[in-house]
Amino acid sequence: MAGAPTRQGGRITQRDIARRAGVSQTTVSLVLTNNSEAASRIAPATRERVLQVIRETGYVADPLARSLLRRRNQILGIFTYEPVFPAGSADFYHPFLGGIEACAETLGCDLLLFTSAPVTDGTRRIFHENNRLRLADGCVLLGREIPREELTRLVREGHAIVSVGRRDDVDTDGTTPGRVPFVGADYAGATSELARRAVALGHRRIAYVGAGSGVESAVDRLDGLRAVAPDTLHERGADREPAELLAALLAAGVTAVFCEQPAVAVALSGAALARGLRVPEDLSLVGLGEEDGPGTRDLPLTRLRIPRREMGWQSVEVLTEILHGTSDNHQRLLPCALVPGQTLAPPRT
Amino acid sequence: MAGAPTRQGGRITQRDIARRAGVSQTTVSLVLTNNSEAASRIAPATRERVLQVIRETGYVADPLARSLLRRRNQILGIFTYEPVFPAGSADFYHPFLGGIEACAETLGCDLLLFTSAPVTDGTRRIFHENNRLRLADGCVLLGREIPREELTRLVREGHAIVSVGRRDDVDTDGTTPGRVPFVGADYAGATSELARRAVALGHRRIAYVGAGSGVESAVDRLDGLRAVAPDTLHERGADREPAELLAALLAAGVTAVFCEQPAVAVALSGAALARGLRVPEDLSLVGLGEEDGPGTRDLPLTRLRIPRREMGWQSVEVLTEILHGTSDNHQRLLPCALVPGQTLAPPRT
DNA sequence: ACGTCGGGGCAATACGAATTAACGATGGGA
DNA sequence: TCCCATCGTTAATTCGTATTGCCCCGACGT
Repeated sequence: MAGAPTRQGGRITQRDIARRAGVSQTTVSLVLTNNSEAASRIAPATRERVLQVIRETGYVADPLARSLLRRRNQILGIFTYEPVFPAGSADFYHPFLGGIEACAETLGCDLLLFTSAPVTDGTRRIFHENNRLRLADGCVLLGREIPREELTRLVREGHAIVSVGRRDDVDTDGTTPGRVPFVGADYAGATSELARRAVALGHRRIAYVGAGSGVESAVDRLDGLRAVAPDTLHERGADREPAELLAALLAAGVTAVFCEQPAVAVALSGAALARGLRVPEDLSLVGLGEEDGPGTRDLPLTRLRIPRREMGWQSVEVLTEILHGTSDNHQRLLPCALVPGQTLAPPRT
Repeated sequence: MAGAPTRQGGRITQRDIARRAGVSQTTVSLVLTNNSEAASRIAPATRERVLQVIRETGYVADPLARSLLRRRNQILGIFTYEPVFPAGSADFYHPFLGGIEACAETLGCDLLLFTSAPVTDGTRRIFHENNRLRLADGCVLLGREIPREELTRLVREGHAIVSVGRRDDVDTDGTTPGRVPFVGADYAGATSELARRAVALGHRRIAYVGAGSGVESAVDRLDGLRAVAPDTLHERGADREPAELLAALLAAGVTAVFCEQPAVAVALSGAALARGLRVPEDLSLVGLGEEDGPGTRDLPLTRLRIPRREMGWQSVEVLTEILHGTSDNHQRLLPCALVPGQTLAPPRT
């Protein structure tokens, strides 16, 4: 009974160890925190006796009690405004998470997914009664769109956060702009580069299909395109019949279409084929995203590649910078790689 | 200054709220824990005053301190013996995680990924000094192979765990077998069913290619096949030249090959084609796994489908059963669906 | 007028580990 | 012999919240 290593109901504590070893709880704690100072103050015999009991019982310190005392929890939170692991095959988040995980591992941090956040009005919300944000030292925010008021509150209350994806400044106290820490993809730069190539190939009438507004990433793409081709035609793409959309584009004399979503490019490609047009001979298509949808694998789309894994990794880096107070610029924009593909070619003269 | 909602360095506590509202910390706590009993003890006016301060400051209770007092943390752990988010495109874990996440969400639990566990000798280990297992109420174990000694210790120490994938009993105290809670796929049953179909089609000489030993899932598959076709030929498949392996199989008169890994089936298919044989007319191929590799998407392989998402979901269910003490059978085996495919046909007569 | 009852609030304590201050015992030097 | 330093250990306190028990005060009954 005395040496039984099993523990039935109640968790085993340092007091239990102390009782068994015939010392005080403090001594047990001192043995565990193997400091050079503390270590010297414990007699080797006592130390060994305590360690023996610890080994027998398999005791490990309760991280909760420890965290309550220290400042840091060694936990990084991940908050997503959509399910982290979507049921659909198309998995956009995965590379981000892979990078986050890899970096967290080097730091010795655990990752906490805030799945407890309730869904209100269709989206998860961080702030609710008894939100568990404080379980983590800092938090990585993932999601195409982050509700403005949540982001504002996060920044204003001084939480250690970093957004994956660029975010506009938020309004905190009405005077100084609230800069949101982020690691984003340089959509604007990449889109500009693609536009320059299109122009170099001879395209004079370029269209942008997609929202082009609202979310920062959409705004950046359209801005990047317009910086090179100011007279870009802007068409919304969602919920439109591909054939009808294509007709509108052709009627406007468009020779190259920049699609916010690759899926739209695929749809346009299909519509073009149905109309007897060939891609890219008769129409060039460019994809400005990396979300895969049905058919995106079959079309060798000229597109940009988002450094998702790298973004995840660096977001954790920025988070640690914030936590440690090192550096003062918590905004990073990473370059996108360009996938040449085969859908961007000189226009038919 | 009095109503400033900002908090600079120190976290805001109930004592701060109490001070502002001119009440005691106890009162604040009572207001927050909105019990019918506690509520009656607070005058409506006081209650409203406290709530007002809470609203102004944006205070939320520290989940850590709360968890220290209560038994439950509302956190479920996920431990994987490989990276949770592998860099490769083939993502085997994803559906499991999706199921786990979905179920955890219904429970209002957060998910903790034990990325802090250090890698020793090539694999992560749960048990190390200052392991953080106790951060979670229970833990889901994910991974093809779980080190025997870790599993044994987990069961012996009575941790609330559940393995995704069937696990053999472990030896705890030498007398009663230590049953490992799990939610597994019924590899044996599914393989038997596939074998019955092969036999019904006329196959008399069937081969099993793969380890067939070691990991439970491999053992189960071979067992399932042998239950129907006792004289199954067993060949190891890893690290063998497909052409050489194929030759050995054909020399033995094999007409149907059950492959532990779909990738091996793809390789064999290629080797058969190179030899002028057709699949399935000259050789039937069956895949016994769902791991995708290069080429697996192109071959319409007859295979089994592992209910991964469902396994993830149910593993969390089992975990809650363990935590709440309901039910006494913590082992579930879920049926696998069969993907008909086009690589299993009657043998050439 | 005095005892009682109950509503309303607070002090005290616990949770588990870390840290500081302090205590007793021993030994050495003057 | 006395004092002080050193060593080994312990009591007390801290983190932030929840809970138990108790106290105070006003109202009511006799």
